[in-house]
Amino acid sequence: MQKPGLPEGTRDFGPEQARKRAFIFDTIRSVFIKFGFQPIETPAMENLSTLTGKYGDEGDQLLFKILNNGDYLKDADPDLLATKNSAKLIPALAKRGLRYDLTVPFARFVVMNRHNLTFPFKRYQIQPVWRADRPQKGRYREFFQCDADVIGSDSLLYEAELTQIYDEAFARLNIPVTIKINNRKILYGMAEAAGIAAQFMDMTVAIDKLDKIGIEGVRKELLERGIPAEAIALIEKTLGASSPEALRPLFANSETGLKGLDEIEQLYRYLAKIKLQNELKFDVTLARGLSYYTGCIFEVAAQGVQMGSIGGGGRYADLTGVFGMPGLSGVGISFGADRIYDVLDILDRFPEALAESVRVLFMAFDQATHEYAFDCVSQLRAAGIPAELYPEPGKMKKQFEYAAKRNIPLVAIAGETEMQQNILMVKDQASGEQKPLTISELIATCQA
RNA sequence: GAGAUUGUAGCUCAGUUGGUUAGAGCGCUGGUUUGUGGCACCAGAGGUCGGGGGUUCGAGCCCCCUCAUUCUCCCCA
Repeated sequence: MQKPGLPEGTRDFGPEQARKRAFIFDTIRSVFIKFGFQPIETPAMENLSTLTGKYGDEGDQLLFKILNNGDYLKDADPDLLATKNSAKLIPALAKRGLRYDLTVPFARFVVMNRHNLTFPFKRYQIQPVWRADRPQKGRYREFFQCDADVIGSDSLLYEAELTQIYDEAFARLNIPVTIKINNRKILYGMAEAAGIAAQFMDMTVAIDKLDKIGIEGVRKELLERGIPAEAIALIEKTLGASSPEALRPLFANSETGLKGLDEIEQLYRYLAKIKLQNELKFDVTLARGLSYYTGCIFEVAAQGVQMGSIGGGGRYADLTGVFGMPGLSGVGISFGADRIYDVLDILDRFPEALAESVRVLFMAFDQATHEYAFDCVSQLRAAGIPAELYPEPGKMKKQFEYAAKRNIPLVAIAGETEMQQNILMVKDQASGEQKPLTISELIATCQA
C-alpha cells in the first residue's frame, strides 16, 4: 500500500471550498460578460517554444516542462548528456510545457484564429496556470487566473472599462481594494529625463520596490545597478510626484513621458464620468515585471490584508508580433482567484448563502415507506427543489444526524401513517417545530 | 536557486536530562432511546511517532540522509 499525497504546491478542494471558489469565478465571470467579453479556453499544455522567452530568464526557469513520451533520450545530444547540461538538453527532452499564464496562450490563439475573429476581440478566460515556484503564503504551483483582454484596438476606452471591471468585481466580492495605475511610458520618461534611457529596466526594477525597501533602499539598489548619482536625484524628484500633472514639467525633454501622461489623463477623464466604489491611485512606482507591457499598467491590492497583489494587467503594444502578427495592440487584466480566496477567508467576507443547497432530507422506516418517500423526493426535484432521500430506512437517529451534519434545514418523515394519508411529517431542524404537510404544501414552503 | 521552520490518532496538539504497554481534547463507532438530531452520561475503535540509516543495553526524544509542510529572500496572481 502506498501513502497518498499531492505534488508540492497543489491542493484538493472539498465541497465547502469548491462552493466558495465557484462563487469567486461566477462573480468575476458575470462582470466580464456584462462588459461584452466572450469566453475561450486553451489547452493546459502548449508547445514549449510558445512559452519560452516570453517571461524572461527567471520565467523560463519557472515553466513546468513535460517530458516527451517514448524513448525520450534517443535524440539527445550525447555530449550534452555526458556533461549533464540540463539547460541545453531541455529542447530535446521536452517539447511541451504547462502554461504559465493566460496572456501568451491568448496571443497564440489570436494569431492562429485571426481570420475567424472580429476585432477588437474581447475575450475572458478562467483556467488554471502552473509555475514551478517555491510555494509560500499566497503562492501556489497550480492556481487559477481570470483574465479579460481586448486585442485589436489602442483605444484608452478599454483601459477605462477594465478599471471599471476591477472596481465592480471587487465590490461584488466584498473586498475593499486599491487599484494602482501607472504607465510604462511615464517610467520610460523618468529614465529619459534622468538621462539613463538605456538602463530603463534596471530603474523600474529598483523603484518597484519603494514601498517595500523605502527610499534609502531604492537609492542603494539604483547605485548598485550602476546608475549615476545625478540621475538618482532626478528620479527621486519624480517619485515624489503624486499626480500626473506634477510630472509634466519634469518631462519637458521626454516625448514618450508626455505621451504617457496624456494617456493617464485621458483614462482619468473617462473614469470621471462614473462612480467607482474602490480607491483609484496613480502610483509612479508601479512597474510590473512582465516585460511586454508598453502602456498603462494596473495592479490591485486588498486593503487591510498582508497579501501580494490579487490582480494585475496592462497594455501591450505588440504581443502577437513574436507569433508573426505585428502591430496588434492589446490590453488586459487578471484576477488571482486563489489569493482572492485567501483574502476573503482572512477577512471572513464569504457570503453566508454559500451553504449546502439541499433543502429537504426525506427519511423512511421500511422498504414500503422508502418507496413512498422516493416518489415524494422525486416530486420535489421536479419542482426544482434540491432534495435527498436517506439511503437506508430505519434508524431515525442516524438519519437526523445526517441532516444536521449536512446542514439540511427540513426533514420530511415518511412513516406508515403518513403514507396512508399521503402526507409527510415535516420538521424544521432549526426551530424543532414539526407539522404534517402534503407534498404540494411542502413544495410551496420551500419555494416561499 | 538560497535560508529558516514544523512533521506524534481523522483534526488540533501534549509527551520531563533518552527508560516499562505513547496521552489529551475534539471527531468517529456503538449504547442509554426499534418515530426524532444538537445536550448529557457510558463503552469502544483508531498510532509503521513522515521515511531510511546510525549511536545506545534501550530512541517519539540524540546524529546523518531523505521526503513533505509552513514561512522569508528573489519573483509574481
